Amino acid sequence: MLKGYDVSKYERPSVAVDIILFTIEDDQLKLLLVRRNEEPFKDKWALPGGFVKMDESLDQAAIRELKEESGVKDIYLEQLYTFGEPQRDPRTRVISVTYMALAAKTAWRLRASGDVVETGFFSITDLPALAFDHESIFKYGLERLKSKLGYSSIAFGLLPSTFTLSQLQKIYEVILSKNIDKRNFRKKMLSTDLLVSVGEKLAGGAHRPAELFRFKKREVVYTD
Amino acid sequence: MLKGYDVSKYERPSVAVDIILFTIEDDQLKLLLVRRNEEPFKDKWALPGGFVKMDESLDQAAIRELKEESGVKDIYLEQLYTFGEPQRDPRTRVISVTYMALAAKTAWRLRASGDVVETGFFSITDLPALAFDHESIFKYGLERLKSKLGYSSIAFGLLPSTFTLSQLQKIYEVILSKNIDKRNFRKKMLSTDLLVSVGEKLAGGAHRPAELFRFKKREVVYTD
DNA sequence: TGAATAGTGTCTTTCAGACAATATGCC
DNA sequence: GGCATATTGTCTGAAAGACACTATTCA
Repeated sequence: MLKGYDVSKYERPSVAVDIILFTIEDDQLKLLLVRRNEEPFKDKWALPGGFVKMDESLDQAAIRELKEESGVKDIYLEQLYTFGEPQRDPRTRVISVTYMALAAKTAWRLRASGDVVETGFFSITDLPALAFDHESIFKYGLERLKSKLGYSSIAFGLLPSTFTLSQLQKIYEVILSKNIDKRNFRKKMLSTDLLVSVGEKLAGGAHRPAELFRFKKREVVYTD
Repeated sequence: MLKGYDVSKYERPSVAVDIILFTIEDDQLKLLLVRRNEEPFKDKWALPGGFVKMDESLDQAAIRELKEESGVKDIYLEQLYTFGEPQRDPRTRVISVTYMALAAKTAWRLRASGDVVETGFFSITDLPALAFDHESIFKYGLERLKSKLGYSSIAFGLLPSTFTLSQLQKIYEVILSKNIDKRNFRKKMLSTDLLVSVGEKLAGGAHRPAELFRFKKREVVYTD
């Protein structure tokens, strides 16, 4: 509820969005980071993000920041949590609305742009020290991802439009850091009615080719 | 990630907190509202809330606002979601970090204070028209509450420190809008190891008195 | 003793998890 | 034929859900 309000009367914090972008590559869960070239935390790695403009929504700000630092294709985007400790940024009061984004590795082509000189994907088991409170934000996002694997179809955001059941299972195994029984996994997945066979096989290996599936209703928030 | 930054360089939005405070009274789920006495939406009912001060955290802002409009005792508080559509407030850009609070009815003593002239609890089945996008915020909070009933001990936030199993069951029934089998409910609750008998009975009615329990680990975020 | 709520057990169905052998394509 | 991955079913234990009667207190 907003009480009597004079736009010029109060000091206001800055509002930023910061994004946890996860992808899967080489059977590992990876996180997109950018290297800062300004103080504070100059030369440190940080989450991609930036300030929210006055005429854009929070979701739009997150999408814009992702676009600036990567070639966006299909992406799943979900607001995570808002971090607002008064001292989390040493320069001034900055409140950060954080997002989790998921994408297949093929959907991305990194590009340095604007103030960012270097970007890269890092395995979550081997992250560098992060600027600000970005370590906390990452941990929060990872917990959310693990938790949502169990009761949602969020995992599909990490796969290309067609995929095999083995690829899908690998996503679960990597994120949850545990092995899953193949028969039980397939039984459960096929019983959900979320998958449709595309009637093709994925050939290529020196072994039996696997059936390709696609996800019935893909939760894509933004398509470029 | 914050790029090169000059505090005075950018226009900044205002940041507010708005709070969904639920309580149970007369076997109904009720919501705390305050009546606005300023434009816009003068005389309309709205969620309690206000602007975040520069030196307080978001949680602290939510607690402060609740204190201003009620006699706080024990309260459960959880951040919900951040609403930031550019036009959600007609005066200026306001980003609202929303919270859900739960409390037993006994924990509250409403008081008009500051800019608020009138406060009241409304049954969620009979809400007045709400100011701004507060209807959306309410719906979001209600869904979160319903969802968390199933896998967390959040319901205890709505009860006094000791309670009967029938009272606890009523909470579930009211929030989920459905009847629950008494035997199954008690079986499940007692199997969770969350409850401790306090060894007393609740007398008073013209019927068999019920055993009183307390919650083993109470999730209270703020105690006055 | 009647009214009102407290308290209690069994059966069935469903879901999760353990567990191993055969099928297919490529070289 | 050998290698590598794909594909498939049964059993068991746990949890959820359907279902009805007895117990206790007070007026």
